[in-house]
Amino acid sequence: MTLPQAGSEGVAARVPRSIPEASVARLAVYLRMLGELAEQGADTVSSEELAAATGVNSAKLRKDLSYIGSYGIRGVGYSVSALVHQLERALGLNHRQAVALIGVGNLGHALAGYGGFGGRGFPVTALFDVDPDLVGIHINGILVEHVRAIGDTCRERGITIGMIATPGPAAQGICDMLVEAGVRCILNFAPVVLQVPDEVEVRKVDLAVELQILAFHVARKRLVAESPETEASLAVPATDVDVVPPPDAQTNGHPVNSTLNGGMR
Amino acid sequence: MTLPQAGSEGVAARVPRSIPEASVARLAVYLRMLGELAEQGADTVSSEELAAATGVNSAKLRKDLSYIGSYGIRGVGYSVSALVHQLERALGLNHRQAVALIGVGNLGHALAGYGGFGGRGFPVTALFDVDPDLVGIHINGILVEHVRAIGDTCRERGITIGMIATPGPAAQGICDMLVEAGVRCILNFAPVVLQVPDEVEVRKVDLAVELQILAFHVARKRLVAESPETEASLAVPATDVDVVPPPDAQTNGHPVNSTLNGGMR
DNA sequence: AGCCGCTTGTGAAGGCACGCACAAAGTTGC
DNA sequence: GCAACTTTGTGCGTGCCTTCACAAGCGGCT
Ligand SMILES: NC(=O)c1ccc[n+]([C@@H]2O[C@H](COP(=O)([O-])OP(=O)(O)OC[C@H]3O[C@@H](n4cnc5c(N)ncnc54)[C@H](O)[C@@H]3O)[C@@H](O)[C@H]2O)c1
Ligand SMILES: NC(=O)c1ccc[n+]([C@@H]2O[C@H](COP(=O)([O-])OP(=O)(O)OC[C@H]3O[C@@H](n4cnc5c(N)ncnc54)[C@H](O)[C@@H]3O)[C@@H](O)[C@H]2O)c1
Repeated sequence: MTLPQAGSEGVAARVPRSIPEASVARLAVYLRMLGELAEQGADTVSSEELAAATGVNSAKLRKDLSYIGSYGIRGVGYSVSALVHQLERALGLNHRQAVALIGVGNLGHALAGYGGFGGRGFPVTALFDVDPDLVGIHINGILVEHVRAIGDTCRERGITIGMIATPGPAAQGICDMLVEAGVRCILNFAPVVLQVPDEVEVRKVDLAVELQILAFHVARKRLVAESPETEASLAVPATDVDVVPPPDAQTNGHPVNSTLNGGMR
Repeated sequence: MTLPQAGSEGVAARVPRSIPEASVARLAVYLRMLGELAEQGADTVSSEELAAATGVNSAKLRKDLSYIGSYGIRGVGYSVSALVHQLERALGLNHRQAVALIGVGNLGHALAGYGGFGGRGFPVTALFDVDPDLVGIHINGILVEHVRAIGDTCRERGITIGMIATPGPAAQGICDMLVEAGVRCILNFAPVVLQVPDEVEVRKVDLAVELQILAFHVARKRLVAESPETEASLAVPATDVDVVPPPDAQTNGHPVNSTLNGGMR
């Protein structure tokens, strides 16, 4: 719509065009499913089939795919192998992305030992920690180095992605070192909000937040289940400015134990 | 404005009113930050401060908070303790949510041993696996049971959330068992799309997808860096309706080797 | 007591994303 | 070679989310 921005033939035919972030995430899912289908010997898939397998609307899937070009065959579907190839190109998987992992504790060990990354084009090629017991050991054949080596090692090995699995308080410092070393993409597992320059992309994996979103749904389901009729009153806009009447909560001091888990860490 | 559309609008006094999902996720982040602020002895915060600390727009933050009620004081800000209390109420954290974890492998071990969940109101109270070497051991004081006990144990302990950390192929089966046992919220770490009834909420943590999104940005940055100006032309709606002219793509058969890493795991 | 400055809460507007529905384009069968 | 069928690619309406901008409300200062 807004910007068709004709595919400039001059520059390579790649034309990444701006793909909506939401679509990028789904494209990655399609790609994985296509890999499985290829293993099962599938030659072609229709948008309907692929959509069902990945749990999305088929129109949305087609629109997603349309962002990377027109590689389907009307009346038939998509060639699995061709689509895999195009998706890899569009997602930037034709260049290997070397990954560094900082913080080799409980979570870091699991991540370092996980074969699913390297197998998909994201080899973990550098490990860092500060614990003297960890520095020097090998995990999955990779040496754990001291964090002070981050700058040199990342530059040497052309690290493009950093994964931070240190305790929260250490994360910002590590982040700064990575940025300093030229790393422009960071995946953060620590429960803190990282401050970075504009050109650096940060994604956060926050499991506690995931659980809280689920908990919210549990609570909602419970309320809906308890109160028989929850509709109708919706249409009453005016009358009530009645704010929440919870008698207890008065502006500040609240009665019950303030720290249900208030000062958790 | 058009039609109310039976949106499940809350009513009860507690007024959970339907909070946008995106806001729920941020509310959880605000809550954590507020916990830290409380530790540091902060009494009140302004939306501007909290927004800066959590990396969001302050107007968005205020709107998010407005979904749970009006607990701010104009000219001053928000009482930290009161806001914490209200957020916990709104997010359903006044009820403890017992969590079950299925699959105690590399990742599962890290999750089971993580104190950050229990400390936030999500105690992991049940562990399951099929590996005979694991069934029977204790992790963090929790017994690992065989998956065949999922139904009984979940019902007994009032499990409301299930976390799946098994290999992909086993995930759907485990999911079915959880649903059967009455679990209505699932956090899935396996790289598969789970099929569940409508009333069950599934969230997926997919690290490979996270990396691919980052890789996409790496690729985009690279292209932008290489070609002098790829933006700007944005404002050229010019040749509107012209269909996509990607010259190369010939409708079907594509030349190159289809399987760059097509059949990866 | 009254004014002033600060901060909240929200109306309104813009943008993005979703999903329907359909024309275009290709295949298969006769 | 033509008709019927299948499936893609996308224009378009709808609703959600974000962001701006400002009136209203509150505390502090004089
Ligand atoms: N374990 C989980 O399941 C889990 C779940 C969600 C979030 N997290 C988060 O992931 C992070 C890591 O969790 P964990 O359970 O592995 O913790 P952990 O304590 O087991 O591991 C942390 C590791 O980081 C290292 N470290 C500490 N300071 C460092 C520094 N300045 N530079 C480099 N390394 C440093 C430590 O030596 C240790 O090896 C934490 O922020 C945690 O909140 C973990
Ligand atoms: N380790 C990581 O860092 C990581 C990262 C991203 C995704 N994942 C995904 O998380 C899942 C677990 O990864 P992992 O590295 O812990 O694997 P793992 O092989 O170390 O652990 C899997 C565990 O599940 C158990 N299991 C197997 N089948 C089971 C069944 N039917 N019921 C119950 N338990 C069963 C196994 O006994 C094992 O203990 C995988 O789906 C993996 O793709 C892991």
